Amino acid sequence: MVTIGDVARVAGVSRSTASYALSGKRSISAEVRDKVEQAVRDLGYTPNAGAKALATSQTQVLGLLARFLEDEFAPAMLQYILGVTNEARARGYDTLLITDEDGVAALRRISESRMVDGFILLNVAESDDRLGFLRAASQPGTLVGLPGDPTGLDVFDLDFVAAGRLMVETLHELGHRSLILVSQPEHVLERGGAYVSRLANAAQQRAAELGVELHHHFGASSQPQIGVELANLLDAHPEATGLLLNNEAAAAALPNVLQSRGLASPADISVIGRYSDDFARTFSLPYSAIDSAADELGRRAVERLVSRIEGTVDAESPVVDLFAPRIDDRGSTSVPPTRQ
Amino acid sequence: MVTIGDVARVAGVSRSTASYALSGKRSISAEVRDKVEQAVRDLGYTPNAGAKALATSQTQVLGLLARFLEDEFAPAMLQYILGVTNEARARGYDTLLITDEDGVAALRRISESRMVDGFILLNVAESDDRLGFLRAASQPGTLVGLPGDPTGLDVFDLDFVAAGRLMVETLHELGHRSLILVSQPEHVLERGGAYVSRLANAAQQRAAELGVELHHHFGASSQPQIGVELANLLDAHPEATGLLLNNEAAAAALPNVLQSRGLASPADISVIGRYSDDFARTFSLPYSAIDSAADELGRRAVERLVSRIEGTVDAESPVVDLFAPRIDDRGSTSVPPTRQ
DNA sequence: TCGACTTGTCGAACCGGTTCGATTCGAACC
DNA sequence: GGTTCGAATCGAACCGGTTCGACAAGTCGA
Repeated sequence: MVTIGDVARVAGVSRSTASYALSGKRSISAEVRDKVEQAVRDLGYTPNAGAKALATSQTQVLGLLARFLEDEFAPAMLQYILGVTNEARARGYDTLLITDEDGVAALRRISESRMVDGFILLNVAESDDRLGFLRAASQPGTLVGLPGDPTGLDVFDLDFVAAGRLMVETLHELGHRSLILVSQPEHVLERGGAYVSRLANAAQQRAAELGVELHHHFGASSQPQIGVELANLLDAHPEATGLLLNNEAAAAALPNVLQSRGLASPADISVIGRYSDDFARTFSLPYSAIDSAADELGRRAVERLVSRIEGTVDAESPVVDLFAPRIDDRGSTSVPPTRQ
Repeated sequence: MVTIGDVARVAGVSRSTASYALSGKRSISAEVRDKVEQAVRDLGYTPNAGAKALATSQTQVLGLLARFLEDEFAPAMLQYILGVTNEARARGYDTLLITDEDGVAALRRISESRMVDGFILLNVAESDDRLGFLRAASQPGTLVGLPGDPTGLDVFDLDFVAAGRLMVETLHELGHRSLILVSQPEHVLERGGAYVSRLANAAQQRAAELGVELHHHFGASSQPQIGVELANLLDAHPEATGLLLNNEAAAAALPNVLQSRGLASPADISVIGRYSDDFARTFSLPYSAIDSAADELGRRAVERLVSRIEGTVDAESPVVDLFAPRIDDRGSTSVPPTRQ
């Protein structure tokens, strides 16, 4: 291992001088700086991360806590993870990926051993047991996903209330008066996935305001059940001309369901989904949808966290940043068909 | 921060005694050990990771290098990542997730700063520029994905040669004599994804041995192109009774292609895919397939890496472990239809 | 009863960085 | 010409662990 002592010796200066020459925290003559830098290059010196962490109490590592829940669409998680790691690197941080079953224990372990400078929590639930510890931790933390009580924490999430309203308004403007909304399974909600009901409630309220009929259904999250449920829903509500999908599995199943019933979108039925752009591309889903913006949320969360770590942000101003939904138009909406 | 000095003071012993009491590396009286352990509990002591790393030259962290390539099916990567992180935790290691564009630079940075005890490389290419550095690095490394020259490295991968043979043999035994094989796009191969050609070559060779006709095609990796290509292939080879898919996008597109042509599987055509179990479940793909066994490969890679780190494995015995393929039967194969 | 071992503990050094205070030197100021 | 100041550098201490060598006390056999 080449240490800063080696660099100092080769450059003919003391260790402290070498350190200052590299950090620039005290003025150093140009001559000495050059010699030190040359020595660094000649020896191939890289500072030892552990020693640096010990001396500075900074690790340049972020902890990324990912919760993987059963019945949740896992691939979407990858987008968040990539958004976080890429942005972290761009800002000079590496990412420790933590997937422990017991999130609180993991948080405690990582936090108290001072392995990271801050935390990003993914998949935050309505009532998340990790938040209590996080508020008291000595490192700052940022959430992706809005909990019931975000007090004192920075939060980034899609604005699901606005999303619910936007879906309904969009179809209402086109003239639709009867819609079906398919949500994630109810147990996702029970587990704390409040975004499901935030979207559904907002949609229902907006529908009521606009005089639109809205049939809400908690769909299964797996095939082939969800396909059957979709078919049943279409049977039960033949007057519905619009379908809103806050359920990835439903979106994936819909093409076959429509085809087997001889229905086309948007000619017979307008469809708006809520899933990631990436998901849509992978499965060529032809439905207009509100993008989950996973990578953008991860990006913003890191940006904010790093600001906190580096003290460039007022410590007493936690922020709840709800990303405004936008519909990626893939042509699956139109005026409702005229019926007899 | 509570340090081992605090523990020692509360327990009324020296720092070294406290350290030995906790590590057990020297004999310590039961009385003292109890006092130290009590102090640890009372104070809530957790060792500082940076200090420990500095003192022991061990970080208890593994570096996971993931390469994300364009046109590759990204969600599959998540399975590998989870396999690695979970197994790592089970063995007392955390995981640093590295997604840098420039893998070699990242490897150098992480390795030389001594942030990790070892590396897992995902998505290893036929000729992978990271391997040269890895062989010379001071930490051991393990590959998931077989490169052209695995000399000196531990490698874990699905046995794609056996997979190609197995696909052909399975349909041959059922009586099929004309097959179509759809691979990943050719540029995946050019980029170093040799597994594509390993499977294709093995399949072609085995087909020749068995007197089976095999039409090989490099398919697109995205919708809707791949759907069109599949339709064209079926047109071009009406005598083919079996379809082998080493291409996730093709598998995802096939149900619609078959349906729109009025074909059913396995009645009209037998299908065998090669994709992860998870992928199949998410999209309810009804085709028998060879599982990529991503989590199992990740698990084995970590197991091996940890053995190397902890010196429980002979340093001079790198191993190439090719996972034997197995077909998950979903009922999409049968005897070929009898034709006029 | 003495020497040899064993057991349990302590102090000091070390890992590789950063940072504080002190020192030297030359320039600027009055 | 003495004082003051800033620039440049060094040595020492520190971060929080681990580990080596020394040593005191107790055990055992001869």
